[in-house]
Amino acid sequence: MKISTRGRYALRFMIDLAQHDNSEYISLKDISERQGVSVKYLEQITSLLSKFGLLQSVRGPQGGYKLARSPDKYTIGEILRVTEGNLAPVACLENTPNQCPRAKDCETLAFWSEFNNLINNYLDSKTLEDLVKTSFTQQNGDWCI
Amino acid sequence: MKISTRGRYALRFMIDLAQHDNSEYISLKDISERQGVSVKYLEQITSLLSKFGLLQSVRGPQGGYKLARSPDKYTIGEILRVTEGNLAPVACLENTPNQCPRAKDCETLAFWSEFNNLINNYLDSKTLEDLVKTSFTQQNGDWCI
DNA sequence: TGTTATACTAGTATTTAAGTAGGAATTAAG
DNA sequence: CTTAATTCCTACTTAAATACTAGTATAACA
Repeated sequence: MKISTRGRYALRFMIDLAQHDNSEYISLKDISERQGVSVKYLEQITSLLSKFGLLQSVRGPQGGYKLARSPDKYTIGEILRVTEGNLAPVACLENTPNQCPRAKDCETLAFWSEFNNLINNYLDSKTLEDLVKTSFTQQNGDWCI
Repeated sequence: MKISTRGRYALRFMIDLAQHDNSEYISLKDISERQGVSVKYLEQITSLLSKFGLLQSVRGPQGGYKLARSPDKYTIGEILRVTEGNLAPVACLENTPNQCPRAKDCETLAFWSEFNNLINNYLDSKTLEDLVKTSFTQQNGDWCI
């Protein structure tokens, strides 16, 4: 019941991009240094994020990544689903209609289903912008009201 | 981000015990047959549940397991925590105060913490009795109102 | 004392997580 | 046009966790 490093690093990567957005592309090298995650591992993560249209990229010198939309247009659920896969807490809820032969009489299905909704609704209610704002408030805590 | 078979089987085991409670001890053999899980694997799960005081057991003929309390006195969170370990979605929230060197400036910590609360509050708001009732309603759906 | 059950310890096969590594393709700058 | 910087793509590796199975010890009852 843990979010893996892929999902956590992806979130931090997206936040980093949002925070350093100045209309130029940002290289993995820069983000790798700031976040303490190897370029090679970040490559795998950005490859997923790019494939699903969450990032824009350019190769070569001065190349790198930038967000494909404004931060308020990404939900955290969307980012995590790309990197973590389906966020259902039990596999049988990943496909609808439910494929499990026990589904009809399963005493736990309704419970897991409600839990699944809770998780996904929460993660889709938060946007990337929410996290970027949080971090600003934290870092300047003694200056902000 | 998945609950493992240990946690899921533990829940089904506890529900089974609650449903077949007639003041006698119920053997793993019976539950194994009903739930389609091997006796040997159930042993591992019940060993955890016993160790943490969630079950009463007796060895020998007519031995087996029974619930240590009434179903409304178990939260689902409690049962899952025994079998799954800490239910925090990220490891850094397992210890308080937070041990992570990045914690002070972590942009995602507040978000994960809120998510952690959501998950644990939900799982602790549901009791074993809730699931037993659900299943009764389902199985007798055309009889119950 | 034999049978039925849990209790305990170990082992194993498979999958997943968390990366590393190497090179190909692309692009900008000199 | 060459070089360097960068992403893109595929494969490999290591460690840990998952999902079990197996064997033996211990307890209780008849």
